[in-house]
Amino acid sequence: MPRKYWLLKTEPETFSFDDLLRAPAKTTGWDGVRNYQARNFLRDQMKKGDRVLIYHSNADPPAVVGEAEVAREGYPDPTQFDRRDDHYDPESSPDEPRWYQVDVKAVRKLPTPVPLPLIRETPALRKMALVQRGQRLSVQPVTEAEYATVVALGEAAK
DNA sequence: GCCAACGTTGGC
DNA sequence: GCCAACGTTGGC
Repeated sequence: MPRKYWLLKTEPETFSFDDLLRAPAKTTGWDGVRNYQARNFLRDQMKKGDRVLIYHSNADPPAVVGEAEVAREGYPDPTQFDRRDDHYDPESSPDEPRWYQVDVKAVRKLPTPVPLPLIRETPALRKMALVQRGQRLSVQPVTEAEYATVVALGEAAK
């Protein structure tokens, strides 16, 4: 199975790429995803070693800021069972968990962030899920070519 | 803060 | 099973 490529959204005020760099082993459980399509990607498709673009949403500007990799494949998101957690789901049970997460490990921060407007105006990225109208999925597949293009933009001098 | 787009819920 | 109402996402 060849390595696949993904984009994960996060709000930097909640959890930023710098937070990931500071985490133990630069790794965190990507919890809190509560969308079935995204859940299916996390549970079924994301494999150890897959590469991940980390995207800051609700930021100024919104931007891809770093690279990461899947460090552990899909397993039940523990926050769904925690009554005190914002992501608690009373209708899920450990026997039949509804929500899944992967572990994500930082690879590196990009030398320069790749802002959303630049992604929009780059012809090679026109088909990225991120720039499709109304796209809100927080876990998105990315092609190898798109991944390489975004990383190249992040390496270009300002 | 606004609001368009989308997903989910629940009445019927 | 339809669809209106509601809540959320996320750019601007």
